[in-house]
Amino acid sequence: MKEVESSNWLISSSSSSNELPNPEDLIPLSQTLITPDLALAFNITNLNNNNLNNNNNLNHNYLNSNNNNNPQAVSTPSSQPNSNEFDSSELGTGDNGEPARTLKRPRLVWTPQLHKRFVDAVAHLGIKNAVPKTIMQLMSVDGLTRENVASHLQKYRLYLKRMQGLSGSGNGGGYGSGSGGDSATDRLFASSPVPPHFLHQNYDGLMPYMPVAVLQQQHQQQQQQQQMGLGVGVVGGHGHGHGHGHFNRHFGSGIMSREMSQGVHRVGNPVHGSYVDDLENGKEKKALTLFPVGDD
DNA sequence: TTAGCAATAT
DNA sequence: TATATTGCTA
Repeated sequence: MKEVESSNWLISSSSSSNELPNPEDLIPLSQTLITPDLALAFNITNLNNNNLNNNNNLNHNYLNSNNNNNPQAVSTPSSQPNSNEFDSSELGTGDNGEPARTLKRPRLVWTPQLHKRFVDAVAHLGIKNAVPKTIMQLMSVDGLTRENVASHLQKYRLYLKRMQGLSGSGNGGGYGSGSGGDSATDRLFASSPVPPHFLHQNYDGLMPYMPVAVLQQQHQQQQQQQQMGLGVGVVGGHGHGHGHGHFNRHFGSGIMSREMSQGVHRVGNPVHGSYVDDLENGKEKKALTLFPVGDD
């Protein structure tokens, strides 16, 4: 019903093409994380595949309520860190008028796509500026909190440290590059190419950071090798078999990639956030996932 | 106030 | 196991 106004994904041609945008210039992607409850509220039953083509609507509708095109919407930690996303009144659980901040957010699932976005943000910011808050802002994923990012960043740094320690050069995103520990976490981290300069040099931001264009090339190369098979959205082990076979075809270059061939620059692809509730051992779990919307 | 880290909890 | 939270220091 609602047409997608892609204003969210438009960028007002600030930079011409390959040029590296300033973080300030970046218009956030409209990644949205929605709760199943919200989905219900919007009469959306099949988040998984039904709206593959239309979930922009969903996305947008949801965004309208809080984040239409304001990059800062998600980054107002001082005022209301997260009350905008998961509104208590919608969730019904604790709707006693208590502000949403007291409510528990569902765990965020760091899908390869989301992680990629994270890496892109970090790469773009440079090590020096890549602090949780900034990263969060640059990622501009609705519902993503500074804590989410901080926690992830913490692990990511450990991962990088390990990578530095044992390989030093042979990384670049291949699997199994690590020898000692290749947990699922490692594979997640490996699913996105680690910008080389992360591993070189010291961590003090001496290196400015590679132009994004270069990173993009790497991404494009490496994307091809390690796409599928990463269970986006399936939180438990019970495959809820989501129909997507090809979710992240385009998501690749993420934030920094602009559609240069068009007059309209769309930053990345709209990503549709979705919840998966998963029944595991009789325990209900809800987790937040991201489903990049491939449009092919 | 935020970052970063380790430990701990879920 | 992956992520969140906490407690602490800077």
